[in-house]
Amino acid sequence: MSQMQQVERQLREMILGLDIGPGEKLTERWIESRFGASRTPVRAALLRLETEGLVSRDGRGWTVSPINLAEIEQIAVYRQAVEVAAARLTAAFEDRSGLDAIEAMLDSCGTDTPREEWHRVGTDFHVELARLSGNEFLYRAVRDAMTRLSRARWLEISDEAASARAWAEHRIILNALRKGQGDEAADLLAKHIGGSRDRLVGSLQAERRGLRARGFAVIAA
Amino acid sequence: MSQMQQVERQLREMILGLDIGPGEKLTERWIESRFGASRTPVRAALLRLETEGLVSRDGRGWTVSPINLAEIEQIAVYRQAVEVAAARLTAAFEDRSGLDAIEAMLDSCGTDTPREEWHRVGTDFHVELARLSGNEFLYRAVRDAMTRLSRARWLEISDEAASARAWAEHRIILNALRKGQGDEAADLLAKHIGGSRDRLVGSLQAERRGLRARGFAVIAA
DNA sequence: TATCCCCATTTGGGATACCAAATTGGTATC
DNA sequence: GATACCAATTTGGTATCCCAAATGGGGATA
Repeated sequence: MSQMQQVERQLREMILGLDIGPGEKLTERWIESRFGASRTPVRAALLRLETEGLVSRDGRGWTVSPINLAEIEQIAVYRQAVEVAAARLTAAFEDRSGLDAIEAMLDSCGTDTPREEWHRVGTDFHVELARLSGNEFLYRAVRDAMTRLSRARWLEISDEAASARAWAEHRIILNALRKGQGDEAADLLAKHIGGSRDRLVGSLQAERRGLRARGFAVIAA
Repeated sequence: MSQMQQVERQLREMILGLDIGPGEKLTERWIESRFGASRTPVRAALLRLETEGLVSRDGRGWTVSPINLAEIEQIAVYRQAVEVAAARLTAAFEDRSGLDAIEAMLDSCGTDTPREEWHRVGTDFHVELARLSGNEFLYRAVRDAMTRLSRARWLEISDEAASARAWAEHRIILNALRKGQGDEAADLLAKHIGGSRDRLVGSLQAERRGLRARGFAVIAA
């Protein structure tokens, strides 16, 4: 694997894992020394991460993208459009056996599953559902949207009851898709995404002071 | 403006203007000498054009992305999802005066307007409509989709009657939006996009031999 | 003490040098 | 004439160097 891809992957992991806080300044030279690569692959990695929305230009320099509540709300609307479209496509297929793998993914999460795994599966549920549609653009749209939401979701205050309800919704959506009930699944999915957005934005607004104290830039909606 | 941006813009124009044919190989050194820049800005430009889907990696090298009929069909589905969502948002606004600028754009095209201008306005109608939604993600999705379709639309055999009908549809969609009839506009827009896709794919399939003879790579659906 | 100014340092943008891998073109062989 | 093989060239990947602009810190001044 080329160094550019290594730098890109490691830097993405550091950003998504909040090892580098939202809003922090980045210098090409720091990344260079941190990962032992020269500036050429570093710059390539930054350019690609910029298109993912994980880093942004700050005048002449680079910044880890702040968490932006207005952006989170816009992403929810975007997700409703693309995820619902993907679900309708999937529901209309004759062979919907691909849903089994997604159900199995949900099954793999138990009470002793680490939080990191729940986070991953909670993301992959939506991404894999979009992939099932067979439409590369809808799939990429959902994958990119979930990537952008990743850090915010990581910071969300866990509410056992709400999480359990959201998890149950995943099952219900899958069941509707299984039966080919596109309209029903679309409606459930849109509501599910809306609820997810409300909890996320609400949680971040409540934590905002604490997050800023930790050095995390959070832009109000 | 930085050289990287200049190279990116000029190269994009050459690709979109079919000065470099779909499927053609690109070498960093050729671009370097062609635009009088060094490899650093050239590589940056290629990385960004790759995320736009205009150039692709071909093993170790670079290729101007071929025209892909399957991709065009997938983009149409994607567009239906995001453009319809954007239109619904716009229709629900109290102040829909932004539609006037789009109507004016349509008005600016007359019988003596050059084809290039028709092409641009035909694209901007959809892009600006999405921008009116106020949702940055829907807007970018439509803009990127239209960029990817640009070359194919340029190669479409012009059918006066069909074009006139499509143009009339633009007006009808605007009128529905003006009246705040979201459902009506959504339905019209989805059909409009579908029709556009059918004419486009049909035209390219019919021309496929000729295009290949011109050195344009066209991948069948 | 607050403010302005100047210079040393740092930074990203660009140019160039070097390398390993891949491509290419020709040639010898069958 | 087809094919296998080898050397020369080309190519993308990387490292490094230079530069102008930006940054920032310290001292002079009011």
